[in-house]
Amino acid sequence: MPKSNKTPTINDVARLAGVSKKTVSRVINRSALLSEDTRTKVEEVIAKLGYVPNPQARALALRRNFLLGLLHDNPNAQTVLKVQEGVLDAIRDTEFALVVRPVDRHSPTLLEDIRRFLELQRLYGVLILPPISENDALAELCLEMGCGYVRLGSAMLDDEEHIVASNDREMVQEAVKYLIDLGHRRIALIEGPEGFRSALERREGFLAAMEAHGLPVPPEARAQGTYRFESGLEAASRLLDAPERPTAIFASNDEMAAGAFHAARQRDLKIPEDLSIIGFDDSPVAAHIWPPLTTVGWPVREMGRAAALKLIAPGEEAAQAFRFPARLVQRQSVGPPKG
Amino acid sequence: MPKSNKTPTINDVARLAGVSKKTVSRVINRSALLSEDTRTKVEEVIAKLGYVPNPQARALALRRNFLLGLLHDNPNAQTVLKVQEGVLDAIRDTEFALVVRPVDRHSPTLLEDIRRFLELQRLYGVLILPPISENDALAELCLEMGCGYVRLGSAMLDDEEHIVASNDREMVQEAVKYLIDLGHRRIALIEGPEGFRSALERREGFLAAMEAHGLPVPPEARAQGTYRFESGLEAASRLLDAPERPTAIFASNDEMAAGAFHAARQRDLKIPEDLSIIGFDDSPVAAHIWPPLTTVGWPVREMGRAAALKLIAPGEEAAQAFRFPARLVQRQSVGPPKG
DNA sequence: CTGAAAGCGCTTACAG
DNA sequence: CTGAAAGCGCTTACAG
Repeated sequence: MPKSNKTPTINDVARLAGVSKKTVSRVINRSALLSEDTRTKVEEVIAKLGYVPNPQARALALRRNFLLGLLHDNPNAQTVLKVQEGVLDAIRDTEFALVVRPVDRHSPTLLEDIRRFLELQRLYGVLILPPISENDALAELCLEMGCGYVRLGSAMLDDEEHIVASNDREMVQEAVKYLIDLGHRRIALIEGPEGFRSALERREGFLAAMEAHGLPVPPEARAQGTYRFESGLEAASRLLDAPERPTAIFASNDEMAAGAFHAARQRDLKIPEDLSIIGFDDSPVAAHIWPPLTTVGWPVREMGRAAALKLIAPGEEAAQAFRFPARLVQRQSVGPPKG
Repeated sequence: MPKSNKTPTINDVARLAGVSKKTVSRVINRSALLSEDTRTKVEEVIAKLGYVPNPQARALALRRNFLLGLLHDNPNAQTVLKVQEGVLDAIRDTEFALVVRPVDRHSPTLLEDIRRFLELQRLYGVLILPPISENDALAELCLEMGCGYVRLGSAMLDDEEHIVASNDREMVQEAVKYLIDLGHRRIALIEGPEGFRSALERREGFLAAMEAHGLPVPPEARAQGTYRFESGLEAASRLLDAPERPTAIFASNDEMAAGAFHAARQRDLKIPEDLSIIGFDDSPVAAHIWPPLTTVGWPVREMGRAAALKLIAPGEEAAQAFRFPARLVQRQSVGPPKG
């Protein structure tokens, strides 16, 4: 009998099953070289005892922890949290746990810090959120450290096994086409910050739609923001004070769209009568501002789940997915132009 | 010489310092029984080698991991993320890492799930966010499992070493007094959901302020919500359609306040001219709706940091703090009543 | 297909 | 104040 007051160990299982520890270890690790009989026998004992391998011991022996890491530079609280939920969906009822690691992408010691972190924690793998997912040096660091990684991004930044991507460019193109189909001609763009791949993808989607319909995009119809609310307010202010006021604005994220709402309000412009606005992200603020914002939503939670599966169960079918289409969420901030 | 291509272990340190492993272990663990000479000598070797104790090995030997857990039932994405940042502030440059564990407080297997989680991961300690921080059975489970815990809450739910609390009741009382001082008399309350301690605290603060000024709170001046946006919209709709319309509303959180904004808008009520609104949380939506919402903000990040310190460095001064005052953030959703 | 021995890198009584 | 031995619960070559 195993000592009854303690959680059972591999030794208890081995003794009761009449095999060696090594054999038990083989069934835990699903080794192929095992007779069906032995496997069944051991599995029965495992079930009877309620044995669960100790992750700390495995970590020490394997020099690898059963921890998934989430590396991010807080693009947006809702996004980070939804990814966390997705990862949890994937690791539920496994021995894996999720470790979070916010970082500062402007820190000069970013890579060193992460290297130390990976070295110390010996993570099984990491998920990297945008915008730091666009940092190729970081991906290489993971490779070098023998740490699995999957990047979340707005485009195919890496091989299929290392990326889970939305189709920002395509969706923005579609969203802008929707405005054009409603009759809008003077459509302005609030871009995201330089150096963000998502900002580039969304801008290119915007420009492609305009070009496809032969619509000009003069410099005064473009303004750059930082993805923050205030920058959206400023950018929209400039756009709306131009001599030829746009009848619609595409803002590269919801926060900036919310800022654009304020700019419109300050000028007594009614949304959508005087000005249509489309955002991107489908964050909670989109539904909570007035009028509710039409926006592009991407399946953040599903992407988090798929990314985690790529790391822990690369064989499974769900882990093969790498493309996750966004979709247009129609609410009430868009209408046909006046007149 | 230690093998130069590997990270140094305790053996390398012991050999170079000319002491036993045990002695090195003593300086790592800051044992008191050590001669100054020995300690200095060992510390020098540690510094020279850049030695860092392997957390996996320590975890196995100590039967305790160097992981802090964050248990939450997503009260609000921003809050969860700010707490995470606070915890990171506390564990930066330590061997600790942060593991997150979203749970479903309505799950019938909640406690069992958490028990298995604690058993498996052998966490050093957990931080528990509201509302599940109000679950006494959960706190007891932690105690029983030998897992440290600290609760975040809106009131003193536990001993000083196990709680980090804001002063919701007091602050709401102050916020309502502010409305009264401006001349409001008919002030309505949108309560949070039953069973939430924060909802109770905020309600009591509201009622105390009204009572202190001899103002009645008829049933039609109170409505209950769920802390979600939609419930705020519904609750405010009822309040605003009452025969004696209130001139001000205190909503027990910002999301419901945002819902109240929509209700006002639907009735062509101008904020703050026709209706003043105060929320609670100072979440991002507060600054992004129009007009910007006056609200009560609490120091979430600081509380997260303090809670983590209580777990990992209970001796330190910063770890002694347990009361964290909220404050009124004045923006533009409040004004004197008309006429 | 299975096992005995050694090892992962620490800490814990127990001596002295 | 310091050390030798055993142990935490697994896995890894190496045999057979």
